[in-house]
Amino acid sequence: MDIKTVCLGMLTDGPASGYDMKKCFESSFGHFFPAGYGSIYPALATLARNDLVEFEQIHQEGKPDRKVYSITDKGREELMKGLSNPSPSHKIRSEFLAMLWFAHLMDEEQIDAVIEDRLRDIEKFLELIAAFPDNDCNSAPKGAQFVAGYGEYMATAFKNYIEKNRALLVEDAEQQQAVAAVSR
Amino acid sequence: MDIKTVCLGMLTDGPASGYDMKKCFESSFGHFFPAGYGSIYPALATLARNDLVEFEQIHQEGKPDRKVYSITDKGREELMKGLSNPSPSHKIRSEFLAMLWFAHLMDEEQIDAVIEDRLRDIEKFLELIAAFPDNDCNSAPKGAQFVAGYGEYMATAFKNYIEKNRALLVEDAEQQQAVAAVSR
DNA sequence: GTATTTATATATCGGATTGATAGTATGCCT
DNA sequence: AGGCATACTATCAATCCGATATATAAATAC
Repeated sequence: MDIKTVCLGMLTDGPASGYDMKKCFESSFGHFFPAGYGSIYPALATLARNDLVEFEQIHQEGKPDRKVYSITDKGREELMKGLSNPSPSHKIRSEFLAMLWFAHLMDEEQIDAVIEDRLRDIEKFLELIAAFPDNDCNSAPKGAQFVAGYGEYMATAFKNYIEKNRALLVEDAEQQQAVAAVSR
Repeated sequence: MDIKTVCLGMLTDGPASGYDMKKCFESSFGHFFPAGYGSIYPALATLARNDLVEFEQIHQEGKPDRKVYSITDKGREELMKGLSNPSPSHKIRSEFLAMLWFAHLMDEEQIDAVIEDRLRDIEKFLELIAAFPDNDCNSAPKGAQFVAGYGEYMATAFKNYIEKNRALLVEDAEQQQAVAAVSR
């Protein structure tokens, strides 16, 4: 289940260019499986080299050529192989949490700024999810609904956790400042 | 807030070897910021080259030498720079969710296997968190408690979401099979 | 009593991923 | 006229990841 497999999966929904796929990653996919041009274009090139996708080069006046990719039968087989892995990974890489692990080394304003920034991000994400499935990326089969539901549910939980527990961090900073003031 | 910064942060808790740090990543850190030897050793080498850490080589009978790293004053400065970024990232990369996005292409057993596997993983994680802060990695300042609390809260939420909504995916598979049976 | 696994400790390598950037053309705003 | 957004392609350096190599002792299994 690497980017190549995800690209194959996207193409089961119909032909698309690398640019289209990037937009799809941005609008929905990317929040749980990010990918930029630097991943997508090489992935498509490799897939094409192995006959898992084929493409049609469409000339456009004034704009660069579009390469519209579609999945082949061989590609469908490969996709099924990819979907048969019974323990797909689920990884978080959070500078946010890593940073707050060291909250005792930060001052109150820094902590506050970091937390407000995250809350804004979550809010933005919730708005995006609310617009789903109007996003052009995909109509919504059940799997996509399950995943979008996951996004909403977990983002809301995240927000709740932060709001309930942020005091823990800031009080600590206040205590430390109090201690520092006393020891002066 | 890359791995180098996290390593510096860890060393504020006292000197440690690369091996020690790997264990720390495994026991607690790694669940929201993973790192293996292939990241840690090069990071420590770079930090040493830039005088942000220094190390003492300790000879041991029968075992390879231990290199025990400690943070320098210059390293502390660099750490503070790292902690001053007001919008640290928070990324998920989930083959699990990517796969289930395509649940309509999978059969019921596959979906079930994938979900059971994830639930087992979550359960294992909750046990690990329950043992915190007995883990040898770190005593627990408020920041670490906040992060551990996040882990427990979110893992529980994840479990709840899956248990409440998995039917959505499997019913779908059953419906599709019914449709397939009719169209035969 | 030998075989395998686990623990301690180092380190590197190929491949994958990221984020930034480049190139090229149209159109829209001020 | 200059700058920015949109539409397309594509690549590159830096970093990161997973697997693997090397070496020895102790514990556990068969």
